[in-house]
Amino acid sequence: MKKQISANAFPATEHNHDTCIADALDAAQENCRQNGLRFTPLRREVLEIVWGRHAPIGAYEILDELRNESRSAAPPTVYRALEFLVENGFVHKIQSLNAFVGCDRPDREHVGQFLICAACKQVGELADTDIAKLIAKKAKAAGFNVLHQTIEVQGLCRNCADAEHA
Amino acid sequence: MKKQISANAFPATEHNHDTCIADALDAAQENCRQNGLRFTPLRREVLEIVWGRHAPIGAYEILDELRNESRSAAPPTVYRALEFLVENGFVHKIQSLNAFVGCDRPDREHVGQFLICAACKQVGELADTDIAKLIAKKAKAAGFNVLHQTIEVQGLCRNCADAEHA
DNA sequence: GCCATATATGTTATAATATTACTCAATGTT
DNA sequence: AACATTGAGTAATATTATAACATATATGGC
Repeated sequence: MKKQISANAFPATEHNHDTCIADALDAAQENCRQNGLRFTPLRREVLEIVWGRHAPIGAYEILDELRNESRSAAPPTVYRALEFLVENGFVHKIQSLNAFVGCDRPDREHVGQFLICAACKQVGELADTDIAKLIAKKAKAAGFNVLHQTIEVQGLCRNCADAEHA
Repeated sequence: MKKQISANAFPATEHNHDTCIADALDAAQENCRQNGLRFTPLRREVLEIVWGRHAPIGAYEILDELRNESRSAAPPTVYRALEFLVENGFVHKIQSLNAFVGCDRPDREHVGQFLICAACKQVGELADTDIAKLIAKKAKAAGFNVLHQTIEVQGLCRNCADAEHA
């Protein structure tokens, strides 16, 4: 049975964190197996660290965690693993934060819109094709041919908005 | 008479570059006067350099140009001027490029969607409220309260797409 | 105009993010 | 087994951005 995608872009408050990491790793492993990609120990460790944070994490924080795991690591160690993970859709880079988050829909071509909570720093992901289509349409009308979209929305998630009014 | 905004997000091919810079500087000066902001020589010079490039320009490239103008300058010189210019809507930061572009609609709250040509590196700006509204609506439906949107679209502008097929 | 204050800029140093170049090891192909 | 390809280790460095503190310049109250 295929894993059900949560409709809630901010699932962190209600899910089992351990199984979510395990699920993401399993899904990545399976996806790599099917596509002939090498899910090496390093790539797995980096993906695990990214999911472990469950919020945007910087490359050098990942580096620190790798070193804590008593692995020899330098910046290229991290950036190369991240390059692989981003290229294959297991991780997204949040451009406005220079940081990385796990993605639980590792299909290569999906559009993603990121909801970045200014208070709790967590990131939710929409995969809304209406938004993607509208942007493509409007860009086309301006004579622009879209290859990729970077959509990052800053604001407050429900929990943090509620907390503010309390 | 108010300056007419071009409907073309990539006006660079058909406009008079000198007057476009002059217009932008005049508009910024006038906007600052009206809002009690200090349009200092440094800020003017940085804005002029940004517009002079008419494509995204990095902070350290601006720094080099400032130094060429025989002005004493260090990174904070540039970053502080950019902070002012971005805060007041005269310049936008393109997050996916760590670079800056001039904005000819210096109203503080406007939404902007950036069309970044992968070939010629120029950036066009849409100010499409339909896109902004749809994103706000979809985010709201996910329980997320939007404060700011970062929309950067990578692709090919008309000229470069035409050139490719030629 | 003069002073007090706030704002802007100069200057030095350093932090944070990312890449290059070169080496060696692992994997997979024939 | 020999070879080619891909991944990882390592050292150095490039690029982007900020902190901290000193000095200068503008602005409003008197």
